[in-house]
Amino acid sequence: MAKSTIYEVARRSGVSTATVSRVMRNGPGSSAETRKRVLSVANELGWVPNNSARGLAVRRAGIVGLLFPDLGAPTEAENDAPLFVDQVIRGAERAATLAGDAVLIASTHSAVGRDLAWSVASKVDGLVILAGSLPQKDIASIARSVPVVLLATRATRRKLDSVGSDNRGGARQVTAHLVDVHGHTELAFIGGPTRSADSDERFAGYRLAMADAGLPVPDSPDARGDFTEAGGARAVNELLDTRRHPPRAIVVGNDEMGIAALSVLRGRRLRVPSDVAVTGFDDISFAQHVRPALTTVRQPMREMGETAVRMLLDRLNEPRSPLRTVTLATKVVIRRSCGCGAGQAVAAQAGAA
Amino acid sequence: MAKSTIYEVARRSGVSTATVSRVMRNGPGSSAETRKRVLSVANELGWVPNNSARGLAVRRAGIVGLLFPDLGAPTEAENDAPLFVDQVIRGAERAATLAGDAVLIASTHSAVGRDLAWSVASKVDGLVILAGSLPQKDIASIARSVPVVLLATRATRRKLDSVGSDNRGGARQVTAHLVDVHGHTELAFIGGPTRSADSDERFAGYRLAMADAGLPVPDSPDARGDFTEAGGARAVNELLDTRRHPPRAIVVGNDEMGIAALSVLRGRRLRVPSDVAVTGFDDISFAQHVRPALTTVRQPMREMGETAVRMLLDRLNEPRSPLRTVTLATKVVIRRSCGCGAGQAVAAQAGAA
DNA sequence: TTAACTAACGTAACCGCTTACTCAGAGTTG
DNA sequence: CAACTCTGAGTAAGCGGTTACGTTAGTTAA
Repeated sequence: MAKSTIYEVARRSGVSTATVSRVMRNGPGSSAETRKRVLSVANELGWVPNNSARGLAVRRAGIVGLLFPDLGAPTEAENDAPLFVDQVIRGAERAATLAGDAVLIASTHSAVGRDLAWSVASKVDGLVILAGSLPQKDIASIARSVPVVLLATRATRRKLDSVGSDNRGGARQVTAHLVDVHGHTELAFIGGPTRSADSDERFAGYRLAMADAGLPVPDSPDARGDFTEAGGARAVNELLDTRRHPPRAIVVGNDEMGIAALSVLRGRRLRVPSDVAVTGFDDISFAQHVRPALTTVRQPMREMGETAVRMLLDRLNEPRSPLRTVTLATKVVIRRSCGCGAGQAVAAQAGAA
Repeated sequence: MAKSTIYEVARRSGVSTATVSRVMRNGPGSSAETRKRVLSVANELGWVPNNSARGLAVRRAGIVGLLFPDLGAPTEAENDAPLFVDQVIRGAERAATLAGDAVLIASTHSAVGRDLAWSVASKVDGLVILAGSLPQKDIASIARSVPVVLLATRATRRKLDSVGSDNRGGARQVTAHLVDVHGHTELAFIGGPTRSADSDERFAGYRLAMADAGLPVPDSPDARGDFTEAGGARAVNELLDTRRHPPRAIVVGNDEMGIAALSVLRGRRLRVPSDVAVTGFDDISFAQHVRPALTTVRQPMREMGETAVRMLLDRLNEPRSPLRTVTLATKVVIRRSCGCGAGQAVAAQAGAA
């Protein structure tokens, strides 16, 4: 475990460090024989070139960072965290690995935010920042010292690259489905946190659909949760408690909360979908396993992560190319919770790049 | 975005680079006034010390790596990935961040394995390796050049630190529950991949419980899946197809497959738990939302991740301290799929450190 | 008053790689 | 055979921090 250096490898294989470096980088300018010798010495020594030294020399760490928000403290139900983030992480990891880079992740729990962000910024070549990780001004300040791409966040006056999905179109479509094919007129919308761009856009889609149908257009969500199951349950209860009659359909801001809604409704002896229809958003894998299976809007979470790091990598290679904002398509996936039967499954596409 | 260096900061604030360094590290030996001046210049310039340079100087990157397996290709149901890994990642991230380090993640998809591992090894101070990420010999060779702690893997002849959970005890307890309180005598076990240590241990626990009860002890699992929902569904179907009568209880190797079992059984018009009881393992968050709610064994996934990086950090600070193997306790959580009613919830503890 | 400290810096030698330049010798060419 | 062109290497100057040591001015003790 006594780390050896390139000097030792060079010495032992009777060449210069330059040659060792060339061999390791698979560069040209070394004979097959030399190459083999160096490789065998390196292997024998268990030598791995030091990335800090390399990074210093080439001015590139080969690491991209992913900043995501950590909602709440670790509770008893500590695995009650949004799967959305996990999928994004997976996608980011894949894209980075494919490009020969690595991804470093960091969640901005509580107050550590700012310092954490700087600590991460110093270790990476670029940063993708998920919605809700950092206040706008901190993002702006970080972006001054390292390339940033925003994920699921409204870009601040288009000063940064960003990727998102067609939240609005998706929400508009499920809502339209509820009123058009199931004839609902008494709907409710449960949103996410106040500062969530995703939530805002989905609500906007909901409003569009309501307007399209000539139904009353609300100014704000009927209740809000924090995108977790626990928060969703609270929101649904609140919604139900403050109304004389429950709505006939609830458009919920994401799947975790939608699934929580299913439980709450069952607890209140309300049948889904006959008494109340429910839809979610995201299409996490368990949406299809709850009963009734959850009708929802699929957003390509993993692909969003992939796209974000690809954009970041592009920007690293091409610092002054024009800013980009890509919006990935969403797709409503019909299951049972909206009232559809087994036979009448329908799928529609929304949005584009 | 034109990166500034410590030299520029030093020049602009009229001090030496040593002083700037001291200020940034919060070290002693600089007056409050100097400190303030340097800080303001740094801030104004948006300067972040380059971690590669720092890492080279202090011989420590401040980054730990986490290697995990990526099961299969991204399919249509691409979010069908084990949540276990996601929770471990979260835990690792938390522990690292708390210690001022960052965590770099990499999945060993397909053949890239070896190279990827080396590329990662060069970027981190140490590595946490999840079960199934790498063949034993590669682990051994990586471990020659960077500290490694194994997660959910049988340590190779105790040459490495490792952390796991009490799989055996947990499996033994759920199984015992099935036979003792529900009186089942015709059970079946669905395992994970052949090379999975977790699966082996859980099966061992199952066998112990069978032996305890004087029931026939099988030599191998009745079927195997790959820990995903799709794989679980296949395994359950296989199990059911090759038998005259379905077993009265199925002990499934993890929750994803257990949840799949629920779906498959429903599809075959078999009632859970009355016709067939089912139990899972892990206690992922959706286990409580499926119907019937899944009786399972909780293992502290997040804590496992945390513990692993803490052990790694400890080893980095204390390279020659004795090897450690910690086993975290598991806990059976009784819900409905085993046959228990609402009232008779019971919980038991298994294992210890 | 002066020797002994101490606080607050500055100097400059690394840390382990990469790479622009050089260079020697073998091959080509006219 | 002189003039060139390649090839396969070696030299050494960075890359941007850290830190052991040295220096200076101000304190404290005797």
